[in-house]
Amino acid sequence: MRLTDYFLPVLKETPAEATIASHQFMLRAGMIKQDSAGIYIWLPLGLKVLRKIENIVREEQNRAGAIEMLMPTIQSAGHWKETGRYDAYGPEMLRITDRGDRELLYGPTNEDMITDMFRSYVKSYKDLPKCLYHIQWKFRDERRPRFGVMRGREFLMKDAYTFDVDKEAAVKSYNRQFIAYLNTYERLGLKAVPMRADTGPIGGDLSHEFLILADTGESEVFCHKDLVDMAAPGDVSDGDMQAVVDSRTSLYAATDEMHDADEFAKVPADKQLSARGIEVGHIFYFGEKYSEPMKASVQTADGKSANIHMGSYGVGVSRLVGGIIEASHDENGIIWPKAVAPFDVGIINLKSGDAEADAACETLYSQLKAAGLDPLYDDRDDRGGQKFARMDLIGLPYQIVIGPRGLKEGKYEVKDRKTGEKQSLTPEETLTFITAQF
RNA sequence: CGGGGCGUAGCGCAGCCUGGUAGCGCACCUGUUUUGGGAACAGGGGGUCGCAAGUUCGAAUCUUGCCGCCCCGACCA
Repeated sequence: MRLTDYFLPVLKETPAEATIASHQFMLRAGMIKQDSAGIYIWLPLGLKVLRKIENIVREEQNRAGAIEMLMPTIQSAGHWKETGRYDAYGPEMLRITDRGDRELLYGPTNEDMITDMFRSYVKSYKDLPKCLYHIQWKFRDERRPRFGVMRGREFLMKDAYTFDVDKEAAVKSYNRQFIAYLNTYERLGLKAVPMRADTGPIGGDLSHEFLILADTGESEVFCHKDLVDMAAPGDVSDGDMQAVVDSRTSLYAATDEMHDADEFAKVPADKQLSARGIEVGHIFYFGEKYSEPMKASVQTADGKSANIHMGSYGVGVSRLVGGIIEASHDENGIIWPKAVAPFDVGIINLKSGDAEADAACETLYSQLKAAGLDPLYDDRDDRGGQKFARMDLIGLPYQIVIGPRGLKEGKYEVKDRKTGEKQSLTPEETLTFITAQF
């Protein structure tokens, strides 16, 4: 993409409403614009990142055997009345009526709807287990939306639902999602730690939150240091799943609300880690909580009827955009992990209009695209300093600086955004180096 | 929802106390000189001062009501 063709409204100054790094940088880098409290317009650069994260989440769900579908944002109150949640959910649920005064709501989650859908088709244990998911916008009328996309009222969530014949099978489904989450966060360049969690209004007796460590996190967390550095498990056979899950859950990890100081004290002192965390995922096994009131059951092999055992599994996709920035930035701007960067590499033309500089940039730009990369070419007629500052702000993993000074030597400057390391390379070396990074 | 704060140009702010018809920096447009880490000079465009009532000869400024937004706390992806 040529910058002169793109829509990238960057701000030099930080809007007063933003108080944390991710919110400030998302506004300044032209990723989002607030429309009203907790509701944001996703501008082109922000949407690119959102989509990349969404796709990684999707790929890992698919890899774990989950099947994608799509449920609507607007739901009928009927299913919620059936489970009793229409009253239980409270003012966080946005309730609306249609022209016929029928009660509708903007979905804050989808257990009720999917249970209704599932029960109407599935009648036999032979059709289980199943895991269905969708990635859809949610609305929760938060008391206090804040921190940009970290706690919006409208947000994009991946929510998966598992259906099993009994608890033993449901725990397997739970473990499979647990492992998928570890793999997902690793691909996003994040260190996420699973922590035993309260089940809250969704209900159930087995639940974990996944938190990434960041100073600005809303939760205080206590955990065994080894959890932070564990590599993601990758593909795990059915037989090994429980061991992988146990390897995490056997180490101490809790948010402040579940924290047990006495248990934490048993962790070796040099392994005790207390920090701030951002919740980026939450998984639940809740058994028959919805299948019971909604009579979602199957016939078992012995001809009896059994309520389906269910679980639900959420990832805050839009929150992750902010979460990744919180975990990866410096004073100059965002530092995107390669997997989610809006563009792979930036080309800075230090002298737009200069025939030689233009030609060199154009050639490299074409070559990078031909190599399958997604470069952003700053072809604007701005001064160098401005281009450097803007490129640092939007945080592409690599910057290639091309200007008269380097061209005299036949060299480009290649900068690693994360380390700040600069190297002087020939055009051929530049192409080889950059393509080797992806 | 309790407590606090704020609404003046796209962004950051001053002006309000003590009423006289709106200003600064950045951004934007034109020109000139510039160009390797957010250039300089000159000229220029852009505002029903959140909305509505009221007080007054006169309201950004005083009064009342409403709306919106942010921050701190209790809850959530």
